[in-house]
Amino acid sequence: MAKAATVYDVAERAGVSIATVSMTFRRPHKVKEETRRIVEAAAEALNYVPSASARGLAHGRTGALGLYSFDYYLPEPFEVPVAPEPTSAKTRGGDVAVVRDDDEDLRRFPLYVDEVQRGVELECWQRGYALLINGGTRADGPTAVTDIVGRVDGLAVLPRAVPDDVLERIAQRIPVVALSENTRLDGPSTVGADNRGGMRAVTEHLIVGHGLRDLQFVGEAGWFDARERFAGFQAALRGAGLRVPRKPSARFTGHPQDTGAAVAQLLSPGGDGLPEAFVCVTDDAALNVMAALAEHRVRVPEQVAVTGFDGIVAGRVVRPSLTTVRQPMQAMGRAAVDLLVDRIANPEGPQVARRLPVEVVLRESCGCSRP
Amino acid sequence: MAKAATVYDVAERAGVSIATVSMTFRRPHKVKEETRRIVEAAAEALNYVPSASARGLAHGRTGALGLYSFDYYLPEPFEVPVAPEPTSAKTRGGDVAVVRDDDEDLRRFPLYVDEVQRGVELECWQRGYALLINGGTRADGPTAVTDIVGRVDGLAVLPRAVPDDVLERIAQRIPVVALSENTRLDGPSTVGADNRGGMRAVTEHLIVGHGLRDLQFVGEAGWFDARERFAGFQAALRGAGLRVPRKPSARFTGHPQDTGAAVAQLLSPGGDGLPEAFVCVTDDAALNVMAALAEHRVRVPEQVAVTGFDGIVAGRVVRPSLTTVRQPMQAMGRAAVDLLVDRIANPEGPQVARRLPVEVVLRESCGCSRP
DNA sequence: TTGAAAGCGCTAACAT
DNA sequence: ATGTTAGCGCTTTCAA
Repeated sequence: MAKAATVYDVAERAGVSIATVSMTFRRPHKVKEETRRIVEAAAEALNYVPSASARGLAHGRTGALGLYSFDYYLPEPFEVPVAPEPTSAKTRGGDVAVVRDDDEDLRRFPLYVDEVQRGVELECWQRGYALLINGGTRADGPTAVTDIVGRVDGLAVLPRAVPDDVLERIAQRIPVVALSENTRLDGPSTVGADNRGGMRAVTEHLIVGHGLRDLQFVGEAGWFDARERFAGFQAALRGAGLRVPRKPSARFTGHPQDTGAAVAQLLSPGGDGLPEAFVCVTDDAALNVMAALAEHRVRVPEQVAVTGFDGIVAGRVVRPSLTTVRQPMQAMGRAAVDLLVDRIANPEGPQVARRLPVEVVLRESCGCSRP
Repeated sequence: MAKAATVYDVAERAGVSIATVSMTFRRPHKVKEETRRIVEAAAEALNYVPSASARGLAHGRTGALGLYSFDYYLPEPFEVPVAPEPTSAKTRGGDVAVVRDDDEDLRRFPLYVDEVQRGVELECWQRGYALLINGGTRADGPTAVTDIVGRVDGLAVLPRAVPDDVLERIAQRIPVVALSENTRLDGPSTVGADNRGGMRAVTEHLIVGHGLRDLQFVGEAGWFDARERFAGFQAALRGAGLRVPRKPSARFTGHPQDTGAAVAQLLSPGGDGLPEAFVCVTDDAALNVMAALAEHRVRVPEQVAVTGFDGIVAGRVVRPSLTTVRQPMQAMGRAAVDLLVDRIANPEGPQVARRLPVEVVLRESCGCSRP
């Protein structure tokens, strides 16, 4: 790897000062045509690429935006499979394994994060920002997020990736957008969806559309948006004159670890029996519930209805397909970048809260037959 | 936005020199316990975050890796939908649109790029590198890629995103890994799959397993891996004593734009009629072919078989499900990072070519019934 | 239109 | 164990 050329090298070769080289790249039209060509030729010859570090330091901006999440996957220890032999033209087909379909699981579908990320990517590229993507394990603590903060001009943060107080601290330093409806945050702008209205609507669908009355909420209310969703659930029950729980049941978290046990308990001899519907805080939770039910041979929606929240692709593909509330995930990603860019241009601008509409998507799992 | 604190501010507040502050963060154990606490307290109080630009400039490394692709999506002009009204607890469900399922298309599934990207992300995080993701439109030319080169210590490049000569130039400056089997590149290391063997195996499956003899290759051979795949296709035909085309038909590119017309031509009164199988260079091309066939009411696999290459999720979900050759995409992403990190540690290291095995996945579209 | 020079915030010798 | 200091490569006044 040859030592990288710098402005000095280019300047020397072109017979100009470093200021002129810099000018040639930053404001080409402010440089005499001929000089420009000479400098460009020198740069080309030296394979010159400006250092973003130096640029960022001098200019006070990195030109990059960040997206922070945490990894939902527990990455297994990594091992690269290696082709047994170099394959030549003579290779018999037999060297290649042949399988009869495959066991990819639903985890490989784009999740909420992926779809938001797509929106962020597109908008960043369109606006000429580089995008830094970072995710920490929970175990990393705030260190991981600090690292990225030092690298970017603005940061979008996915829900539950960073504690609120840390988020507020960061917001004192650079523009931050939280992908959450949590307007109580002091500092970060927010891009959220209509959690409450959406959950209320889908719950009312179960009550009014399917005549169900015994509904079990699934999910913890440990984060703002989840609380809003639970509030929407409550509102629907209240509106229908049904008994309203004060908080989510501790037993039904929607986590893969304990959903199986929770379902087993319901079905056990001394158990409470199935409710008429599981109203889940996320699609992910709903898929976990459906998996647990399937294990116990409980039929959805015949024996119990299930609904989710988010609108991830897996919910459309699973059988029965999942009735849910869809957030405009990609648009939310784009909106986040939008706010960030505005705020960077005007650092004293107001903290804004943008809320995008949701949509109830009726599929099979609530009892609506396949369209 | 308060002006960001620097080492100088922290040093002053802690009553130490800037070197000590730096040391405290870089090599904490080299600093006296007490001093460390004082410095950390000062940093905390000032909400100090080290500037990656300054650090990168001083240290000569950015601590970031890059992934370069181009956008396969043509991003429509962006418009953020806005919730009509702030939704309060009183909102009726009627404010939320209710739809009967939805028309998400296959684009929303993770494509080849997405799966590779996932691997790159996981590996970067695990190794403590920040990840810069950048994609240019074709129209951007080499500018977009130059920008990212100045920002990272190493760059992974997806197939077809950057012309070979540009790739080689970049490789003179920083470690580069091309996600391609193209070992002719001078400079970049490569992470590829067994394109030739895989395509030969799936083609042989059609010939031997299903007794087909009239096979039509779909796809352009404008990139290295595609040429390898075509060569595998040829090898299979040759091995079976069938007539071997010298190059891919110009008519069957697999692009959405002209696949419809190509199929229409075959079916037209004076047309050539259908082959027994379409052997496609990518899953994407195969999905386009299947869509075109469906439009003309041609049944797959009854009237014609179709196969793909890559193993994207959409191929598993589409009906009929797609027989294909699966590349270990996530592993390839991880391997790319692996090579990059090695090369950064040892810049004079050799250019390496890693090839991962592929797997033929039999599904419905070749005529194998559902397992 | 171009050049000289002063930083930007940090790291890493080297000195103490 | 800590402080002094010289850059790292670039941008940006300010002069010429």
